[in-house]
Amino acid sequence: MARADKSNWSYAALKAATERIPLHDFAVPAPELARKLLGTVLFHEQTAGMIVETEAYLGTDDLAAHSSRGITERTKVIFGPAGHAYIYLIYGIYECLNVVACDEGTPGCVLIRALEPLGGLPLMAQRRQWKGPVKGLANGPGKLTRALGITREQYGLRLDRGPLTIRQWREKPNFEIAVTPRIGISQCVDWPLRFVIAGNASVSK
DNA sequence: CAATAGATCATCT
DNA sequence: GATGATCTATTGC
Repeated sequence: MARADKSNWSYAALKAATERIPLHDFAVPAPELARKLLGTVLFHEQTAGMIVETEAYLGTDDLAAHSSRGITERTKVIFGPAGHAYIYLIYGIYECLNVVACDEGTPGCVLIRALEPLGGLPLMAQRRQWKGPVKGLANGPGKLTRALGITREQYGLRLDRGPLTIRQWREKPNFEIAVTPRIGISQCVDWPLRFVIAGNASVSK
């Protein structure tokens, strides 16, 4: 992971070292997409970070998933085409970013839980009012959205291109994936649907 | 260190 | 009217 170890890239160099992910590649079951998104890079507003922690949320059987209650004004995007952004407000304070999985009509999404900051670190720190170590800049779902300036204004945006995008390295990094139960839920607590890059310092606590 | 309380509001019952 | 896919500050050992 020599490439990913280099932090504070210029935004342009990071764009050049990565390539677009076809929208079609997102249309897989949520657990599979959760694995695929590890090691990819999320870009927004002159800041970027590598995804190091994800959680899969399934369809109707997964009572921890917002989509298990059916289509509502908030959850409708989860039932739409894959590769789009599901963003919601949690605890009245923080925004959480999800990537829609599965084919259109089938619910499923992946919560982005942590990033390793790569580009635009000063701006990320400023948005977060953060003076601690870089690894604490975006090591949580509410922290990463704030660090990258992501809000519900980006709800429903496609992520293969445009202002909020996820790209993959042209040279794929090599890493081990660890699987654990999901965090912060009260239903389906034991399901092994949380995926992390083993040993990465920016994984949440 | 670990445990706990508080912030704060859109969504759903 | 209750709750929540969180985070920070504070208290107490």
